[in-house]
Amino acid sequence: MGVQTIDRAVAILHWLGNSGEQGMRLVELQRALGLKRPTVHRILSSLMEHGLVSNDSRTHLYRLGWEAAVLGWSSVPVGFDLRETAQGAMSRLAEETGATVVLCACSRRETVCIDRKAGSYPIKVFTVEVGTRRPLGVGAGSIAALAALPEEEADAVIKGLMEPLQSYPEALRRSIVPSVRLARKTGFAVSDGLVLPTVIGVGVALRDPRGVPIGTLGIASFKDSASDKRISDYAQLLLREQAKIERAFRDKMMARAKTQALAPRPAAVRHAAPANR
Amino acid sequence: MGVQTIDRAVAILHWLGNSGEQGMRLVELQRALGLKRPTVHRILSSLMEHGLVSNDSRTHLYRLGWEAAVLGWSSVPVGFDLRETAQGAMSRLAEETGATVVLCACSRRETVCIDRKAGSYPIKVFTVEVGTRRPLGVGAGSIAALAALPEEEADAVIKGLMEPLQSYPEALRRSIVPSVRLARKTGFAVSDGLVLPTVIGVGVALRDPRGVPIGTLGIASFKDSASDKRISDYAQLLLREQAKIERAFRDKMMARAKTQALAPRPAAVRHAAPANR
DNA sequence: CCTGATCGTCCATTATGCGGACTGTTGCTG
DNA sequence: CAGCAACAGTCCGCATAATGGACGATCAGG
Repeated sequence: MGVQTIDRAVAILHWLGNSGEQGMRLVELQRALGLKRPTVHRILSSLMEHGLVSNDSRTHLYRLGWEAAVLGWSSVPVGFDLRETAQGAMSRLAEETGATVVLCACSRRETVCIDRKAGSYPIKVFTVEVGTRRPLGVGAGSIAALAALPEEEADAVIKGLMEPLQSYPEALRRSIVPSVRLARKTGFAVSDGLVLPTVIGVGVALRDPRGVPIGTLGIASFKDSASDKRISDYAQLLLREQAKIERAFRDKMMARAKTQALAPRPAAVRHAAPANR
Repeated sequence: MGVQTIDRAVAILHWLGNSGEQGMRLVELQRALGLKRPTVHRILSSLMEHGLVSNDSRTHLYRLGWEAAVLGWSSVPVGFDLRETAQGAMSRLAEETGATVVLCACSRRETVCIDRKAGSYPIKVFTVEVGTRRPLGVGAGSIAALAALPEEEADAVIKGLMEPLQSYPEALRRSIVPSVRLARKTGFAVSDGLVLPTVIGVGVALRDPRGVPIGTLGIASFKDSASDKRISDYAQLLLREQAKIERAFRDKMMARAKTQALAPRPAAVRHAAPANR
């Protein structure tokens, strides 16, 4: 259906994003993708030529390259800048709770961690790095995102999720449906030790002006005797920030609609720019 | 040399980034790339499946998609977040000067506008949109970036630049070498009406801790009787912010070096993540 | 200095992507 | 509103571009 080479290249970019600063070796990628080594190597080389992938020549580790970031930045006006918009919220939450705040973007049937801020509390909970991809359903924010989908769509997604969730514990899988149901009522989700034992997560979905979940905001903290009490506090704070962020999106969209108004359909050749091949 | 399909896909992504919110039609892309329509269409479809490209079904305009932004965000820890780091600088400059502040990232032999802030001055100078790609040499910041390269390398780059600069005025091309020479002395560059008549730009390069230029910061304003005087004021402000930003990069790098220290070479299989294909 | 792991390259084979030709759609014009 | 022009999208036979088996290079550890 798609173009084979592009499918493979994108898969590589996803894996490399997921590996973050750590990076990945050629064989790891090879095994992850189930392709022959020369194939992976050739695609990597091509991506490197374009700067989308970089390679530490000492360790032979492959990572996402500078051009991946540039591409993202240059696409930001098209979507909205989730990362920038959530900056304030993340600082406030980290400050007020002392816990770890995590911002993820929804990417198809996965969430990708795109920012993280640690509060002052001495025990830091770093369950995910920036770049980490996890299937929907893993983590509190993820559950909240599912709950933000229209019920039918959510059911369909959950059904398709069972396979990628194979590598996660049975308990997590079984908890998804009830958790989502609960989250639909309360507006937030809780993950109590399901992803990592003794870690509690609370999360909300971030929706664009049409109501479609585009990201998640979550707080992760260590489980102790007082954590049950904290959950509802965290949830209140998250809901407050969720409202602020979603309002910011709405405002941005309004501002844009004004300038664009009835966008005329184009007709002729315009710019004469990129020096690209 | 590269993989044909990837080269083409990346070229498409660059063109679409360059077209910004406006977007591009299939035929435009076709002509820009010099490929047959079915080929462009097939690659676009594949990129759309991955969410890297979106298509307004009403107008048939193609734009960069949400996943392009996600990819960028998830790669940010690897490079540094130029956009976020420069936020403060941009606000201050827009505030203090009232003019338009432009932030670009260096992308091979081009610069890409990644952020823009308009000051309060009623005549807004919007020469570039976020996403716009221009060859190095076009714009003040661009000249400053060339000046930040080692002299030999700059010469080589400038030589290779003459072809992509074909579509720009003769005067601009002839001014590059002397402008760069001057910028090497003063630390900033000026573009007086070369890109767009009656628009003056002042710019500085933003260098990573190794001294390599990774971006540019510039101020664009309307040319009037007082603009000659303003240039040096703008330059001072830009140099101040340049220092702040580059210091921030150094600090981030130091902080990172501590946590990583002697990064051990990896050995075994690690995560079992992406649900990709 | 050998062993076992990985990285990178070559090149014959063939699957994969290419693009000419056709169909469907939209919007203008007489 | 028929007729035209310009564009979007699809099909399928052909040939080119990507594939992957095999080889050599490099490096860490014993």
